[in-house]
Amino acid sequence: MQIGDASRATGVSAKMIRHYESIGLIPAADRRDSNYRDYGHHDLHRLGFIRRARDLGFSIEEIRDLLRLWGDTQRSSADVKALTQSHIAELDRKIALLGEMRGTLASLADACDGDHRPDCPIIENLAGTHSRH
Amino acid sequence: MQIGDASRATGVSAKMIRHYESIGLIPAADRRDSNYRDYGHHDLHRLGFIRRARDLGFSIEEIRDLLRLWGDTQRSSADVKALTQSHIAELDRKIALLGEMRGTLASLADACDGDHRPDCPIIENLAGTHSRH
DNA sequence: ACTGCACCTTCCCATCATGGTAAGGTCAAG
DNA sequence: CTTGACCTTACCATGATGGGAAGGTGCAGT
Repeated sequence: MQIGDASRATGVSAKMIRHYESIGLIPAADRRDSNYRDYGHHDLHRLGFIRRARDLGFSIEEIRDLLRLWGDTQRSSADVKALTQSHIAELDRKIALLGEMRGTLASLADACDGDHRPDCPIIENLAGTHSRH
Repeated sequence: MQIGDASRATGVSAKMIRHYESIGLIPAADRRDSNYRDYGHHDLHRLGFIRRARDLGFSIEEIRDLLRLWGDTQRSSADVKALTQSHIAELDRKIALLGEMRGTLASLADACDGDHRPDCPIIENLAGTHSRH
């Protein structure tokens, strides 16, 4: 199975598959006589794991840890859970930050008439010239 | 006023001030005989505007538009409001995406015992080996 | 056999916003 | 007249991804 097929089968672009190999996230693929990379089920399974982890927002380095835990039959589920919870906390921080921005913008937009006149609390806020009323 | 002072006064790093100049977000600063950049209050005002816009999550290109609108006395508040609302919508998309990840991870983490045993629904989900039950 | 096309290879560059570092110039205070 | 804090430019790095060039491979149709 060549790289394009592996890409279609897993939803990971060929570009990224080569990249993951180059950073050691997946082992160097077998090569055919043509020098084309050759993939089997085991590789697809690993790539699928990576894609699902990416979809859940894990970083490459977190995925490196998850892959290590996946392959470690001795590991406790507590290890996986801890990594996951730290990632959840990271998502919560990002969500809170974006939510704060969103709230500020929404109230500014709400106070803005949005008509043909130039007066605009949004611009005034950014300019730092708004009164604190 | 040299760049370090402008940086401390506005909360924009000297590095970024030079960068903003290089991409044309702010005009090329005046230079002293020493070739040091020299800033006045007009510059500080503009940098403050940029920093506040960045804090609200606007991209550099959005800020470029906002600055143009700021300087345009003819513009209607509707133009500013439209740009802001499109940014709010972008934030909403990001928040929704992160929230979805968060939800999935939370339910997986919830189903994971987190004890010394290796069985772990989180890893099983990533591996694609979990039953759909 | 030849042609065309779809695929593969490596290598370099771009994104976005930001920071680091190196090598060197400027300036004020001690 | 040195020391230290500041400035200058130039280059490289991040994280995850895509784009493109230049060239090799493989298969199907004529």
